[in-house]
Amino acid sequence: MNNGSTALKIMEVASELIQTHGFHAFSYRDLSDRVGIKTSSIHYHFPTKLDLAKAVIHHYHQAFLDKLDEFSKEETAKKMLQAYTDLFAETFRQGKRICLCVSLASDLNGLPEEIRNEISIFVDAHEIWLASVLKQGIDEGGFRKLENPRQAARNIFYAMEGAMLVARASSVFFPN
Amino acid sequence: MNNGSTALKIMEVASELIQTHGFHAFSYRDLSDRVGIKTSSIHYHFPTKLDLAKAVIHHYHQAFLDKLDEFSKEETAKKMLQAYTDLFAETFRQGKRICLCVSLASDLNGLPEEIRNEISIFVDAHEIWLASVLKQGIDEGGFRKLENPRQAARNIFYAMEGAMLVARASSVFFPN
DNA sequence: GTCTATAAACGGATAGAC
DNA sequence: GTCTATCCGTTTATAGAC
Repeated sequence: MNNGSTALKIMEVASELIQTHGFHAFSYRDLSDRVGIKTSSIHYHFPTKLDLAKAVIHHYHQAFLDKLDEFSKEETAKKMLQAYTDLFAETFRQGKRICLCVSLASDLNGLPEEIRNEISIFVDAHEIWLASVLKQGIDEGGFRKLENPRQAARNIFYAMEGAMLVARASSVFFPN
Repeated sequence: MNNGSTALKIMEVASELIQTHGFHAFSYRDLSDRVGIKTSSIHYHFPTKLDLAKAVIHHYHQAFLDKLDEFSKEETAKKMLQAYTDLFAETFRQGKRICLCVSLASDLNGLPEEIRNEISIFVDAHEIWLASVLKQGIDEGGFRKLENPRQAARNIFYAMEGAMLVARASSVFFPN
């Protein structure tokens, strides 16, 4: 396992496949086809599928934190929230990709504790950031006062994640 | 494929496994272990895994509609909504089971069109029922007037589905 | 680092006896 | 309706040449 460009490409493709099909629904062969190297070469970079999963979670968790830092540079909490929701919308537009952590959450019961903990931290990071943005917005006066900003943050997060899954399935949004 | 009690037991176990682990994460062998008959006997009832999936969706879609009818007998819209959300909470308490249709929605891209349509109808049924309850609640005066009850119904549904997935992953709800 | 070749286990599925 | 036995493609993973 290393951080060279081949390893990076494998992680990118793996993330896409997890987000569109789920962890249990893609194989090293699928990766091989898309990355353009043999499955054995992928094993060189990521000995087991769980090693790959760990690397993907870690990499995209970091990238996500960087994005949140970027969003935090917006002038108002309202714009920060808009940037956050835009990210979800943009991601979903790419072949109905859902949030990596939620895709993994749906497969959580079949994953080892080690991975579960990483996903848990990833999920919590969303809520913590959202709660801080809500608090800032209330202070700024852009948002109305909330009894429980932390719970409101959770509700926004639930709705974002649920919306993507439902949008994928509902004929209302994607009629044939 | 028939509707005898063995077929029913297989469907129950299959539904549980789909809800807890996902469609791609369980095998006929898993069913065999839990139901107590050989995999070949399961194939007698459901020739292919997709036949099984179709039967499970159909069965639980019907059972769900029956539940909604039951909920609709409550005196007020508020109580109907409470009964609905209680059902989700109760389901989740059973080994972190999530809604069948959302579990399948997360695996949707790897399923054939035939199944996707069934899931889509299942998902839409939630929203339609919720919207009608909201409208009734507004008429009764129990709910405050909403600009767009249909959209509000969707938002409730998104939050319910998202909450279960997030709850499964978040350390806030299930600390180790 | 990537390849060929291959092992070993697992997956869905079928044939045929009882 | 259930069983044993088996087929065959796929999957994860390894050994060893280049």
